[in-house]
Amino acid sequence: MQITTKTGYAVRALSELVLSSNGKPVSMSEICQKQNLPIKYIEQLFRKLKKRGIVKSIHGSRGGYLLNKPISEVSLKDIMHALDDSFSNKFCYGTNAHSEYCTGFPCGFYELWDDIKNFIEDYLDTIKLEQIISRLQEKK
Amino acid sequence: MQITTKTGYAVRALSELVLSSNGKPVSMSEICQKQNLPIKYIEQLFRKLKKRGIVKSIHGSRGGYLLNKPISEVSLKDIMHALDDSFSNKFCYGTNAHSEYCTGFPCGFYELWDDIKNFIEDYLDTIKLEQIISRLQEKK
DNA sequence: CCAATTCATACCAAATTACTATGTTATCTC
DNA sequence: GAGATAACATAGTAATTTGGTATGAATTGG
Repeated sequence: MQITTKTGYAVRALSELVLSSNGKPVSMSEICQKQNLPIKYIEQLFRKLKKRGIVKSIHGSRGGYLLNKPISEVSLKDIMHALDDSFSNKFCYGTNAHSEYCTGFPCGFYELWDDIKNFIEDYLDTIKLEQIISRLQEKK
Repeated sequence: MQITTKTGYAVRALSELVLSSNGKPVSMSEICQKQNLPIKYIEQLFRKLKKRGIVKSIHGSRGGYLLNKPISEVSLKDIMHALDDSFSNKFCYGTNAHSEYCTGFPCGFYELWDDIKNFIEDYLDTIKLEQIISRLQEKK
């Protein structure tokens, strides 16, 4: 659930992709050069984004990446979830944590953490790539 | 910003403290025994909570800890902040991150991360120990 | 065929996390 | 005032995560 360097990198790279592409695929090297990002690392991230359908790719020379959805339909939650499979489960320390809470108290903690998780996830889902890019363009 | 085992431990220990205390100090060993928590670790956490004024302590025999504020005035944000000094700064990867965002784009990312951080922090600040304990008692 | 590009895997150093170990200091009780 | 009880302090440590790098294979356009 944390917003790490990884998330930041992905958002920057995706934004660059959107802004550099005119319907044509944009190569990793172009994205990473413009954004000064570690290419081999971003490649890994984009493979995950592809698996989740956020991005599609074209092989070979003149190939590269394309966004696979409208920018209004890609949220920060989508991106974070794509980058980290256990995104949701991980938020509140571990998957088998439920039983842990139940020592000493009647079990009320699990639901608390779950409510918090859901609240924050819902919020992150409202933040779309569209808005992120608008912000950047306002700055020009 | 992540809710880790550490946060969970602290919340459980604080809840136990509140419920076990009747104006009298509760010792670490009692708290940790009832909650099955690693005492030396929780001691460290409570020292931090004390520094932030969430808890106060009484030395010596018959000593222990007491909550230093009404349960309606201790929030999850307070606790997390006490446990981790760089709580806020850490949320969006690093303190000197600002300059990083500005390669390739006019700088719009910093404000985005900052808005998100503030939103989530404000939310965590609405969750008070009072509500957490009410939840537990409903479960009885 | 060749160059450009994505795809895949394995490794790695540094940081973080969740502890444990080993004490020291302060205070109450007797 | 001696001894027990508790908080306080610091250093070390194993496991995990993070943010990469290294190396190379697979795919496609010209």
